[in-house]
Amino acid sequence: MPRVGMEPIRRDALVKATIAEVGRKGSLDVTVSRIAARAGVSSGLAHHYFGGKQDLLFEAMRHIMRTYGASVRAEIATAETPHARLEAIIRASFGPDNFAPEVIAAWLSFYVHAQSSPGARRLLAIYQSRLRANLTQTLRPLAGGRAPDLAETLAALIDGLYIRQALGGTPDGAGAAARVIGLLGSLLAAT
Amino acid sequence: MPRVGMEPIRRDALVKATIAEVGRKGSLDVTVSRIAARAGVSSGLAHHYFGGKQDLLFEAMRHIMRTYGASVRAEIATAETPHARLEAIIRASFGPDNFAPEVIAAWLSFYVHAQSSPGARRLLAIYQSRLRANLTQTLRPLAGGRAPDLAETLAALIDGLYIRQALGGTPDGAGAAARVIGLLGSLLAAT
Amino acid sequence: MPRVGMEPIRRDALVKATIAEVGRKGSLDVTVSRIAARAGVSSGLAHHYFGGKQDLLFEAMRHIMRTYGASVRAEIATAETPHARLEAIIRASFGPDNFAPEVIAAWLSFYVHAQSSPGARRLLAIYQSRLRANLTQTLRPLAGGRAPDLAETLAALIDGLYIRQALGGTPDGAGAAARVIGLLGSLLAAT
Amino acid sequence: MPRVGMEPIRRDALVKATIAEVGRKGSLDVTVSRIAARAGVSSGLAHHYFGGKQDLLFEAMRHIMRTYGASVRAEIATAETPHARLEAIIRASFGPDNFAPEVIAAWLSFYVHAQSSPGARRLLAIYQSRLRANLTQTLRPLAGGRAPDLAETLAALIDGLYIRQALGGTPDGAGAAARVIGLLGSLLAAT
DNA sequence: AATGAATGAGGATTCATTCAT
DNA sequence: GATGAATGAATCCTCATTCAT
Repeated sequence: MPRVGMEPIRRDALVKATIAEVGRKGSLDVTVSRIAARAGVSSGLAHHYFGGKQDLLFEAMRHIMRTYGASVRAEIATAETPHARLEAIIRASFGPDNFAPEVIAAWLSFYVHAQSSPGARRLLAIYQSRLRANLTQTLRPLAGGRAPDLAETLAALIDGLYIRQALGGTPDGAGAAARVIGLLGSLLAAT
Repeated sequence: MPRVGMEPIRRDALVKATIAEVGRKGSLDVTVSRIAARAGVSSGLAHHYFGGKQDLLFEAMRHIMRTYGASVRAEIATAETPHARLEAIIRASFGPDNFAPEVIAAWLSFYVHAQSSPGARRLLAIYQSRLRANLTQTLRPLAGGRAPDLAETLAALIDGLYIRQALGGTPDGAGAAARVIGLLGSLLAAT
Repeated sequence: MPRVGMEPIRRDALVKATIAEVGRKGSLDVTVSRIAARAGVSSGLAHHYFGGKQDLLFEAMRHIMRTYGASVRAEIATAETPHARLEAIIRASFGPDNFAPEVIAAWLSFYVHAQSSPGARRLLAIYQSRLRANLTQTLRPLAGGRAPDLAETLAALIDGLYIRQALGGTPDGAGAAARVIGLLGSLLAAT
Repeated sequence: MPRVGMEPIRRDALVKATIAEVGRKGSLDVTVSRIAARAGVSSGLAHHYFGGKQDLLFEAMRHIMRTYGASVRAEIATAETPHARLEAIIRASFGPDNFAPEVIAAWLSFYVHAQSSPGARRLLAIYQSRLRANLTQTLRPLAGGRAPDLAETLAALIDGLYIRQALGGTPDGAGAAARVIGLLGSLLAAT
């Protein structure tokens, strides 16, 4: 039943269906047909709008990262001190939008996929460097020259907690955030 | 030209070829034929010895973990104080056998695969709980009741550094180990 | 923006776009969408006007043959002797309208298509018998009973030159015409 | 039912099935499955041995041309005078192996395909230049400087008769050969 | 009149797996 | 023990065609 102006709606539905399907399966080994069915359209339409499976996966990955970026910006907006800003970034990383089981599973799948896909790798590199820059800049007033080093440690810990939650059943975002924030305290306390 | 007693040799060659191929591709999307070719045998033989692709992948994963376990035991053997034991575990995690690019890539691939394969998940769970127990036990004399918590943080950081190295080009095992050891110092210093 | 009386314009544009696209590709493996795009309309419209791809191809084939027929009639109109009429037919066959690379390629594609499409085959048969009748009738005063035979040879040579030009890069209509006219001379000279 | 040493048998069967199928359909629009079925194997095997549909088609084309070349050489072997050699070439062109309806239809399909496939075009160019060289060289003692020109005319007529037979129902090889030989006579007779 | 959204059938291709030798 | 011939299921992708607007 064709109606005009459906493109953005379909694209969005397909991207979300992709994340859901990849997240549920925990792997990129999902068929376009399945994704399309979940989005309520035919497989042909997915190709029509995205060109191919790779492009669809790529857009899904981008969507996850955009969502993450938006979460960070939203949390940061209300923070006034550097320390509050750091906590905001951390909390955003483990907030419900980003730390849902399906999203984590999809994120991890894309992460691995980046090993073999230059496009995905580039996308991931952008996200990583933004996060690092964000952390470093915010740490500067608190840690001076140690800022880059601490940022790297924090980023690695965040990634590590993600991956561990991916396998660990029900994710505990609050606990994970608390752990990173606790570590941050220890690191800043150490001269 | 079949010879007697070839089984263990073939199995070993196939497992190593699997790790190499998965590592090189950065994905489990490798064909049995390719693996077999790399091992210098026919694809039929791979099935003959392992039953199927899944089993071959499973054995490869197990091989990685066994190798890791052996590294830890070897490093620990020479350590005499708790602190030295901790450092030994950490150093083993980032030693050349385990922190080679191919091995990291394969490890990460299996890690994700565990999301969708119960068998792989079980295997990974065993390794994870052993590592955690190892760390906790060793931390106990140094950190008392905080030991389990610190162990979890260390384990997460180790995983995080692994995953980050998987995407980051040439891995720096010594640097990664130093970072974890540094963090350990900070954590123990903080009351 | 639909306007009245657009039908003949659209039809003509679509037929010409079909010839152009088929000629450019050198094959009937062209999509309706591409043809429609070249004609500046939607693919739906092509179906609206022609019913389907087959019909569109059929009309394009017919267009080529009509154009050829018109060229022959135009050239013949100015000829006064039988010999001049023969040369006119030949020259028309290799004139710029019919011997352009795109048209040759399209013509050849349709020629082959006639092997599997009864409709196209019928169309081609009509064109062939007309050409043969035309040649035979004109040859009669010059060659008497040998006329049908000579006509067949001339027709075959013309087709052969077409097919050879289809593969040979830049077509040389004048050269091809000269070759046929030369052959005609030799044939008429031989008792 | 796998047996060893089947490769050449399968390859040959597949190539012949391709020609038969393309010839029957009069178009390259044939499915690999159909070809494979006609050859008595699965579609997968066709890919296994040829890599893909294009390669299979290419080999079929090559087979037709090799067969043609062999026919020419066989006929020529028994000819002793230049004129006999020319007739041999012509007769070979319309002999039963090459002038069977299926083969003609396949040949024509490949001819058109060469318009869009560089590989096929190259193959065809080789065959064409060999034929031309063969004709020219043989014509030299009979026609001197006119040899290249006559060769081109003969080649074009041969191609033209092929294409006309492709559409004309039951092919008449003897008649076609007689026509070309007759033309040859007229051409040589004309000063 | 015209669009473009949407479908779904069809086909090439890949690859794990089986099995006769 | 070892091979590689052979299969067929699975999946991506294309595209003619339909239809609501």
